Amino acid sequence: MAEKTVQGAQVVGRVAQLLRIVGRSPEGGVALPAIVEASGLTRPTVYRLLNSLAAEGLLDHHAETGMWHLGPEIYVLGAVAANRYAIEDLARPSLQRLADETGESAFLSIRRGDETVCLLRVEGSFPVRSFVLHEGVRFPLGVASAGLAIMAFLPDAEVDRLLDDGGARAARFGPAHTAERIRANLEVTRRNGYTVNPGLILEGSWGMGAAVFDRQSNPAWALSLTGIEQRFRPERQEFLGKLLLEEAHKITQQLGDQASGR
Amino acid sequence: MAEKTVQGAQVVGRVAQLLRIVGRSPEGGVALPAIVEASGLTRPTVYRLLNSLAAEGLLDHHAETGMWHLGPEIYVLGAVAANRYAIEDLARPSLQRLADETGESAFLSIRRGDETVCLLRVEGSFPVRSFVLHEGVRFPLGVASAGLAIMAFLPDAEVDRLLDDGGARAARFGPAHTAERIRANLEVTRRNGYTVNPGLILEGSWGMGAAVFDRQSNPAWALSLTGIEQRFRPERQEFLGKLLLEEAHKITQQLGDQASGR
DNA sequence: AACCGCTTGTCCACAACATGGACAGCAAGG
DNA sequence: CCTTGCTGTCCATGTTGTGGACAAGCGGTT
Repeated sequence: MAEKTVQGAQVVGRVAQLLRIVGRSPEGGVALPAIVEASGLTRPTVYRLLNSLAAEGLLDHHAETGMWHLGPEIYVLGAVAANRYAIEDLARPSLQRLADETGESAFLSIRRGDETVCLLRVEGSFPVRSFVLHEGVRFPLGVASAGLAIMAFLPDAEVDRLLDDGGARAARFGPAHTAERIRANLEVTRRNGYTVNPGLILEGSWGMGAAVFDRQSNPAWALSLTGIEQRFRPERQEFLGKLLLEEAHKITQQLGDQASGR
Repeated sequence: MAEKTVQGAQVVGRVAQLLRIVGRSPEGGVALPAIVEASGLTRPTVYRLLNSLAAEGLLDHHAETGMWHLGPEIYVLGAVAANRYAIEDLARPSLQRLADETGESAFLSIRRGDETVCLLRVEGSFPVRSFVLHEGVRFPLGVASAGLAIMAFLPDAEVDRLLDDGGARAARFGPAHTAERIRANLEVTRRNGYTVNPGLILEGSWGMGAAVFDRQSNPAWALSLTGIEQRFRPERQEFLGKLLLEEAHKITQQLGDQASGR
């Protein structure tokens, strides 16, 4: 989080931070005070920056509700950038199949630095759903099934670096997120190929995930399923894990097949 | 271009400008000097800002070539924003049909302030192609068939405002872009429904376009076709125009059908 | 080799610019 | 009526961004 920003560019860091905060907010948008709180900046500063960003079209300010959203310019730039980073088209059919066959909600997350960001969601048919995860939500690697699935296939040195945060992660996401318990989970994940999150973030809200690998065989994305504990009993985990791995492999393969140009 | 930036936010404007410049560059990326030139800022400033943006993941700097690209963070944010602005999924099939049936290249552009931005491109089968237009390219409204098609269905006051510089903004893209000639084109466009750009930007490079309307009946997007003059003879224009209008109507309709929530 | 033109990367004195404390105005709730 | 929490704005302050200037690298031309 505390990047050593390039010298002479404080604002750029702040702007990026604000964009991320607004981006990870749920569909209804975020209000100013929440952004102030999340950013740790003073209110006038946030106010001014948000308005400038809105003037550039990077953010949108709903006049009635006062809520802030990502703006059209971000959408436009992102659409252009997507030509270089396209994976969603490949992943969406997999998510649909996962949701259809399991009844749970299925997600695609992408690794972004030391975090995962949820990109796509397909709701399952099962009537009880968790709303911990949705498009734009970020978790540090090691938290939530997507981040665990990815982390399990990172080099040891990387894992060590990520876990060595002096307990900040555990403090934010619950006492279950100690370095030791995460390591144990990664161990099991490496053996099975898929990971299980037994309600670590929110009690009763379970998840499973499997990593998708880029052309250099780095775990860059993850598929995951979420639902309530009762739907993730041990006897069903094997079935769900197999499905996740199948779909993850499919995507990994398709990514490899693509001509490496563009 | 010269927006009255919100007070106390010079950098935000600069940052947004840099993102746009990098975003509209072709696939190979842009080099620093070109960005300096395009932005009108001094080199150290651009250098510093670009590096900060890259540190935040908003830009990407290819180490070998030195080229700048839109970064993963933009992609991620854009993917999240796309939930609010989705049109590409609706438009892609139309573009495909247009390209298949005509052999020309088909494009989707979106209105963004006083410009259009090209979002999607589907190459046609015809072996001679123009590369004036590609994803990320921006033209002022009134230039290129997409911008003309959109402008033709804007309120008169809006049109006046856009042209009250005598077409100076448009004239950057060729001497044919005077206010009078643009008005004449808009006139014809309103009658036909579709617009024809008879090589105004680049001699011999023709285009045709039709507007797509949002739920408030504003022309917010445009479909367009481009190709060489010989493929846009009067007798073929009617055929191409009819196809464009059909597909544009299809998309407009689908947009209207969508539940207005999310 | 010496020179040129063009590039990237870095420094630092200067002052322009972003900053944030403070205040006004408004709406909702007790 | 007072309190709480919000949005929007001002402006003195000094932190922060700025850009002129210089160093160094690279490839081509004479």
